[in-house]
Amino acid sequence: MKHTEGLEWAIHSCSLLAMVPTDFPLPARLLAEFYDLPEPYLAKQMQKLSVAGIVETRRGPQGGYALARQATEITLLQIVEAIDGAERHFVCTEIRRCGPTGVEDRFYTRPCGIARSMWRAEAAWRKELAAVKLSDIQKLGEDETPAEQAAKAIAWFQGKLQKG
Amino acid sequence: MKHTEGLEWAIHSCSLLAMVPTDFPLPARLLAEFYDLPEPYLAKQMQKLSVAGIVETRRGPQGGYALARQATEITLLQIVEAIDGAERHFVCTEIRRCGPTGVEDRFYTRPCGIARSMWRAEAAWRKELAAVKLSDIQKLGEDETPAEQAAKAIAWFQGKLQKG
DNA sequence: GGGCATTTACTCGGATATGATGTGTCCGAGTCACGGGGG
DNA sequence: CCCCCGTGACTCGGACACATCATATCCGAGTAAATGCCC
Repeated sequence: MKHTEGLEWAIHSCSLLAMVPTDFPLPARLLAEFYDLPEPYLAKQMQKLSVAGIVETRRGPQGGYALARQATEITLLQIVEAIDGAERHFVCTEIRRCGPTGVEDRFYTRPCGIARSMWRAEAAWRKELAAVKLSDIQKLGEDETPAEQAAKAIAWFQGKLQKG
Repeated sequence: MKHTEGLEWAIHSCSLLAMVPTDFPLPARLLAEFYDLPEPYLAKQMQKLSVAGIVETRRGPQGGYALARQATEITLLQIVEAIDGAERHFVCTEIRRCGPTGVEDRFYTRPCGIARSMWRAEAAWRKELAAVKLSDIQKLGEDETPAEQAAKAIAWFQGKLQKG
């Protein structure tokens, strides 16, 4: 029970994409270099975000990734589910039906109480994540780091793109 | 991001242990046979519960596992953390400090906003699980299955133990 | 000089190895119950 | 007949293979820009 490490990278990358204009795509190569991450694996995470419709891709020179919609329209839950999957964490294999006390399937109309309890907790978790928008993440980031950091980051990307 | 399968077995086993008197230990062999599960692996889960202090063990003939305290004093969260671990699901490696915009460590006094958001969701999840007691699970189980099921299960265990 | 076809370089996307963790299994340590012998 | 000791069977506990998934990587498909050529 642990989130994949790529999830952290994906969220940070989305936060970076939210800083730059939508028509200013960032290639995976630069994102990886910015955070000092293995580039091909980060690209795989971005690919998942692309499949989920969170980011748009643009191929060829001056291409890269850009947010598919405004940062206010992207929730943390959407990013997490894009990377780690949207299926339930707790799977109920209905083992209560096995064993000497199991009865016919038609008697089990509702999921078992254990699964319901686990799923209720998951619902609370999802609700919290769905309440956080990417724009909120960005605002938190601005509060905790010097203000000129964002401008410095954008300048770094622009310099890298023009030089190449 | 998925719970281990052994978690389901552990919760169901605890629910079974809550049905029988505390001085009526159930061996892992019978628990596995009851649910038709691989016995050694279920034993590993029970071992984790034992380390966590949720169940007591009794060796030798007529031995087995029994709840270490009343079902009203055991929460679902305790069981889940005993099996899947109590550490946080989302780990923050502080990649914000890397890259060209990173500054000295002393400027980062608080965890980054991404980690805080993820952890807040986890806290909501834990809160829900902590609110569910093993006795609640048991009551849910009684509501959804015929009343005589519990008695049948206990009779099955008693028969198995006397026969052996 | 302007427009167009070609080339080129750069990007993403899926197929492919490797390592860690969950899954499944086995054998030894410990303990209680039973049975036999002695008092 | 009762008590004690030795034996045995049954239990848990930790050490040991295997499978699956996350991690890390590579090469081909696609595209926009730049270039050179023709008009």
